Amino acid sequence: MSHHFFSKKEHLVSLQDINALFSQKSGAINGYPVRLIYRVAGNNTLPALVLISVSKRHFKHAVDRNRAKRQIRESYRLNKDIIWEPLAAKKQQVHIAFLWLSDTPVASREINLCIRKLLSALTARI
RNA sequence: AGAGUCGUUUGAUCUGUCGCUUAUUGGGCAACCAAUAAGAGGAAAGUCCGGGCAGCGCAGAGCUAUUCACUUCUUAACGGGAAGAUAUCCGUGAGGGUAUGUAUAGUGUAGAAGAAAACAACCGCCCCCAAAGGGUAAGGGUGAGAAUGCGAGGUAAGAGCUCACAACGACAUGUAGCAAUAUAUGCCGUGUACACACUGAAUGCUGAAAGUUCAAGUAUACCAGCGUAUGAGGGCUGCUCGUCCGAUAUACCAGCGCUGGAGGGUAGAACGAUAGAGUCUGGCGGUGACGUCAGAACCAGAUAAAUGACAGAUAACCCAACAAGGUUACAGAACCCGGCUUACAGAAUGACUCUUUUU
RNA sequence: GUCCCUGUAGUUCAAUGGAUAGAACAGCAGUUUCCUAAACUGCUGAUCCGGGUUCGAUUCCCGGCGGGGAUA
Repeated sequence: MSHHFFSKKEHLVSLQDINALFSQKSGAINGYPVRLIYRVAGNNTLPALVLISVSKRHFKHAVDRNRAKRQIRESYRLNKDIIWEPLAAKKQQVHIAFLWLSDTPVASREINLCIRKLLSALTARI
């Protein structure tokens, strides 16, 4: 059975959780064009909650921001097995934020590589 | 054929793999799963106007303030739109831009220059023996603007002082037009700009983060007043009458109801929120904006925010041609409508204009 | 999303619709010094963009672009 879903339940929505994630205790892994911030949140059946952010500083137009968000979402969706299987084994939940860093549009292939690198680095740390 | 002007329409297509949101149906205690259907724009943008909708306020009348201002029409409404009027500027032209209420009244202001910016006299001219004083807007130079222009008469010199011909404006009458206005005649008048003034019309304030409901929560702490059916208070949006709603327990404890003051806590969910001044097709009326009648379909509804990602093929364009390669605009709903403004690769199409060539 | 404010030299600020847009610092040149600094003298340099009103616009009006703020 395929795990390549990314439904609304896996979105990080709660304001409290987001504030906690962006506090100083969270870990960060740098990459380009995307940066990853994570926090181990405790035991839960869902292995990960994800937030994607592309700020107005990098892209002025909403069209470009939407495209960047969609590219990140797709590559996470296709590569999330990297992180799900070890976490499901431990029964831990991780909160993740992807932050866009580039000022220019980037091809999906490069984003895919970057996300894969970030996720495997994250599994190594946990 | 080329170059343009004013409109109108459109805004690449197809296939595969993996997904997202909503609705319906089926299964499941539930989480969820499966199937089917639908899923960004002409500007969704800017937030510049106008409405719907919501809360609060509100008798009437008056005062003040703001906005608008040629005419007629259009509309739910508008500072928008349509068709016209006058003036002016740009363009060979088709056309395009801008302005416009009233008042010959009154008040105020107008740097520098200039004698003077409106109760005016510097030079000049004239009266005068001269001075003093007076008359004078023909001529000079300044300026955006200098007493409407020009000719004749007239005069000491001059002056609408008088007359003819013109320019502009107000009024009266006739004609055309719904009207702005045009035109003819008569009569009266004459510096420029802005502001105040006057007239007419419109306008309560705040915006969906409005507002309503529910859950959760140690606790609505504390203070004051009123009330518990002989009823505090509230609704029916001025008041009165009328009518409706309206409070637990009661031996004690305790979180009884309403009003005012003064605090505390939570950061959740649902409604609002998508059937509409709507869309499409056709007929009729109108120069047109638009109106009206008939028929058809239901056509995004998310919530840190879905409507996608990747691969391939086709089409159009660019590099003189083919191939390779590149490009395929502007741009992403957030309560909903009507406009305006701004951005926009290309394609189609209607009417018209100019230039050249041919017949 | 909604509602406000704002834009002047390289920088920080002035200027009631009126003559060549002013001041400080900065920059450049010169004087001074053996050289530098300081000081003195002179010069360069700007009204965000496009229209309109006006005789005349940094100022008033309209549209655009940019910057900042408030609101749970």
